[in-house]
Amino acid sequence: MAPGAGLPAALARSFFGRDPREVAPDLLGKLLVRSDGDGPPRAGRIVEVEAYCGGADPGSHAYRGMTARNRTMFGPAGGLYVYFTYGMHWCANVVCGDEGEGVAVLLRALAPVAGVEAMFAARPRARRETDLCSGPAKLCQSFGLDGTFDGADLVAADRGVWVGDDGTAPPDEPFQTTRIGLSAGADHPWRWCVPGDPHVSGPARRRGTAAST
DNA sequence: ACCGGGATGTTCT
DNA sequence: GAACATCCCGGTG
Repeated sequence: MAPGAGLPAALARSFFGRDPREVAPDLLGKLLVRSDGDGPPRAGRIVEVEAYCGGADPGSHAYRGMTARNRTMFGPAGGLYVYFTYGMHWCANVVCGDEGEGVAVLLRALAPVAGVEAMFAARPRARRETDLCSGPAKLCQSFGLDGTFDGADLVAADRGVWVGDDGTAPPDEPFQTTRIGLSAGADHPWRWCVPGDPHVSGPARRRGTAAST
């Protein structure tokens, strides 16, 4: 991993004022990085994302307006919105758009790139590398992301977390489907994957591999 | 490989 | 009291 890395300025700008449906596919191929100064940094390449479109999107936490839980979504772009769900799991989003809009991109799956040992240590149940970050709650567990990271600033990397760019371009033709696990707003095709990547979360991977092989 | 159900507790109605 | 942007395990084919 590049020493002294932080969120590249151009990448940071790409979050501000921009629709999550544009930001989401552009995030494919970028790196999520966490450096806690206490061991080797962890990094993973983003291979699956979903866009959540604020007050106009019944599938979004922001649909019914701001609450104590989702206030980070309504903050400035470049924030990390981390929420708790199903009594057990954390999920992480990159806030984009304009302040007050409540739009964000959910990180659903990563291909581990660095710090794999730390990820296995954080997920004792994982047997294979594809078990580490193939789901929104799995990747948070592998990276040690929980509620203390909600509201972290990805631009300043104030909590040691940022999004990096190593020059890998997003796929020319990302695999696009409807979002997973929703009861409302499930009809919108606002989920994007790297076609055929084995780290994409379960049901999606099946469709992805079928389409690419 | 695929499917079904239980875990677990915060958040919002 | 119901829903929940999920995951894991044990069943069956």
